[in-house]
Amino acid sequence: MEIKNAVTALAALAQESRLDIFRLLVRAGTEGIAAGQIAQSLALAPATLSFHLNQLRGAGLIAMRRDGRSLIYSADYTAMNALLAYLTEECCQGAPDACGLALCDGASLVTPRKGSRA
Amino acid sequence: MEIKNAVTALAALAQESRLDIFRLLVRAGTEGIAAGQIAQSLALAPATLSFHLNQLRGAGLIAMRRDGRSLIYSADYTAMNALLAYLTEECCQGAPDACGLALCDGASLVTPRKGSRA
DNA sequence: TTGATATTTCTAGAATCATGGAAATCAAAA
DNA sequence: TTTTGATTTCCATGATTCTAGAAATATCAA
Repeated sequence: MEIKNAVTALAALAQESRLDIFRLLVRAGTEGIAAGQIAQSLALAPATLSFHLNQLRGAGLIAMRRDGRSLIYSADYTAMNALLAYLTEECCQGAPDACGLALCDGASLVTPRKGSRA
Repeated sequence: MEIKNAVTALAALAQESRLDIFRLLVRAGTEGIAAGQIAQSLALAPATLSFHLNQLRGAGLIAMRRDGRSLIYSADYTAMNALLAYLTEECCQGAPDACGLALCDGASLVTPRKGSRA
């Protein structure tokens, strides 16, 4: 991941409505949620929601698919993982106990996604 | 963690210079780095660096201590972990294979450790 | 077709943010 | 106590972002 992508992703998440939206989608899983339902869940004006969904999409954090009249949005877990990995890269070098992050013990934060896990 | 804290932290990281600074400190470990050295490493004007360090500090992502004439900055791993945990909370419910994140297997992203104030 | 529903694009003003020069502060050394 | 060094605060300017009304677009149902 390049820094510009990371900044774009972080900026996308650095807004209350968008963070709410993203976390809603993260919880929802790969099935996703229709825009209308998101708007209802979070009490957002349609235009406002659309703007925020676009930001998240532009940042590569969520995906969209159409289902009839509805547009279904879902979290992109691969992108999320890449972002987390970028943030924690080479963390607390020389003092693995310091950070308390699983990653720091030499384990991988992101398990290779071939259906297997470390 | 409350959403406002998360947004503040994400906003702090959503800027190229600040993300560079933070990752530098994450790599550096608990020992930290003096402001002057950061400025030199990243080729930032003193006033600009100071502004960004303040943002990161206000977001609770980094700590500061004085050593002689120098101010030493270091990453706050506890805060970082809290942010990561917030982002991945209850992720991909019902389809643990989908997200590829260690957390999703029921494991904890953050290993509890003594002295942790999260 | 026509009508209803779901969602997006366009737009513009208000609010927030980044940059860096100059001056100020704080700690150490002479 | 004067000077040097490290860093911060102040400030103005330019750039970016958020919000939501109104109009446009896309899909389905009758």
